[in-house]
Amino acid sequence: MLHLLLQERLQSVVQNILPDANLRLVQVRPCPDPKFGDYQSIALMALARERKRNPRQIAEQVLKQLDLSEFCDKVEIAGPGFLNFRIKPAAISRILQQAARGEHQFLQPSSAPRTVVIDFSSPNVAKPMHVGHIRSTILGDCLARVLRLLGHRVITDNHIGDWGTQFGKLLLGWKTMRDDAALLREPLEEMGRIYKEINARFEADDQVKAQARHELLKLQSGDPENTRIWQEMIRLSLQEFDQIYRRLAIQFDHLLGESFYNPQLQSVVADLQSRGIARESEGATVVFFDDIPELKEQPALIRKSDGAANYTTTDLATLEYRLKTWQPDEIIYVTDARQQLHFKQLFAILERWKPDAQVKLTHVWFGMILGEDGKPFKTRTGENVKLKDLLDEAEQRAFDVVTAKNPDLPEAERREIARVIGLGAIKYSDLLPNRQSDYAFSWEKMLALTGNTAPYVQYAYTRIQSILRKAAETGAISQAAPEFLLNSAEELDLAKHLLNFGIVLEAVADEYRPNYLCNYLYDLASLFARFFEHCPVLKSEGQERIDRLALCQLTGRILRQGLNLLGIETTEKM
RNA sequence: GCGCCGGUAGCUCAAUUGGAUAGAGCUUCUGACUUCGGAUCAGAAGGUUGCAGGUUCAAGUCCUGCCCGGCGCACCA
Repeated sequence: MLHLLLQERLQSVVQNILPDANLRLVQVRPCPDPKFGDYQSIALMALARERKRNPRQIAEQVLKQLDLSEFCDKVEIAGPGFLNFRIKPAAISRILQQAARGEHQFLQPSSAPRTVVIDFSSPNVAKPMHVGHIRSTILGDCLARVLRLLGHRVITDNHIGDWGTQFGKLLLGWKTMRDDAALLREPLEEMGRIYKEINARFEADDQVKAQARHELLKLQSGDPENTRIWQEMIRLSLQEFDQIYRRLAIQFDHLLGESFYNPQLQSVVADLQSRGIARESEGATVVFFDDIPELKEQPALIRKSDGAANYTTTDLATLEYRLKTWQPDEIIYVTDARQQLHFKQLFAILERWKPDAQVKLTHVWFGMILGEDGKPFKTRTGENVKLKDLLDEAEQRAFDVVTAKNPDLPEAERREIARVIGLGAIKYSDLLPNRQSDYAFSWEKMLALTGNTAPYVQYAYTRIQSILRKAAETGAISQAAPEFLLNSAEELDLAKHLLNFGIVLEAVADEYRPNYLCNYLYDLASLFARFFEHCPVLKSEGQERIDRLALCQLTGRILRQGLNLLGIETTEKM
């Protein structure tokens, strides 16, 4: 797109002048204030600093060789050495015309597609999904969608927690305190109850502890009955997870839980030992990082003193499998902030274990959910809010609003609209904040339907659809090609913002931050609302009407595409 | 004790990683059209970016010290 073109030209000139310059620095981005221009480059100041030269001098030198006359009005040097670009209206029209012909959607797929594995959601078997799972699930899904649209090969993998010491307790509880009727009604609720009760007794009673350990051992050594029960717990859990995923329209390419890697664990440990990366310490097998200051006092256990493997071991086996199976360029883990140390250790171990692996490992972490009192979030009764309850509540609240605004629509249609609005509100409110901030849970915030929210963006879309419907009904749709003369300020602003769709998606992908996309869409919807107030579409005539209708169409298309990347649907009416 | 985050408008949060006058939403106040859909638009008010130093053309962002809050630090995942 345009910014890439500018960037390319600029880079080639910079390379002429400073042959060994770091061209990655030479980037073009939208101006913070339109009065400076449409795009700016700030890299020259960084380059000048590196070389201890005057940035304005470099800028002048660059400017002399830079010919952008086909799509830019004059380029200006401003302040300490900004290059400000002002795009010619004719160039903007040209790009809009291409988009209207379906040649692009203001983005350019990557010229170097990469294979990226994304590990996200990963709920634990036998526990209901709660609000704590929503961020990983929605964030991971959004990143997958954006990377795919940018042309990368994305592999999503749900690494569910289907193994571990908790199954000793669960098996014991299943055998001694199971309520079959409840299990039939709400399997995860019942398993959650079993776990909580047995856990309380486990803590208090050494005999229960011994029994649980015995059940776990039997499972680990392949006891047929315990294996059957374990599989049943997984089956019931997946059934309920699937319902949630279906509602959220989230799909995984693979579902390889922790148990899948069981057979590899022993050889992972043995391999690390034989290479001298891990050694015995206090009865356990441990990796020390004496040469990494940050991890100096933070050794990683890969085998407990009782001989069992743990989280790190499983993750190493998982890593090995993924490298071998998919040869990814990057693996992204989407988890909460508390696991930062774990992943630092994991990545450090891999560097020693497979020094030749050309893979980028990224921990995309996010803040925790807090209650309104600032403490870790729980309901009044000390429970987590169930994800299902949150989704139900969102749809119900949306339904009440839809019914108030459109009492005449048939109920089924109102339900469907409420579904799209309610779920959209939740996803948007989760993706809007910077992911690294902690997150104060509030029904009001998650379910808000006005302001910077999904319904605001969806509303702009329905207004566009309404115009397009009317235009079709009244025969106002013309076969003539739009010219995009963009005579009013509102049209021009809207058009310019459309051009930046691709630049924003690149930023989302580079920094794993969907909030940029939320804000872009909010601005787009907002610019459309202003256009809508000031520029009559159907009441205009001739070329102006053709242009404005086409602008509506393009805006609608980008709103829909953008929301789709956030995992949010659109609706024709609301 | 060590480490990792965070502290920005009354409230909830942004700020494209060092760029130009720190921006939104909510709340409050004022205003708009019998509408191409008011879940809207126009405007106002609201700030010593926790405190104190430092680095430079430029600091919410980097460095140092301190004050608050959260999280993590050997056999949970």
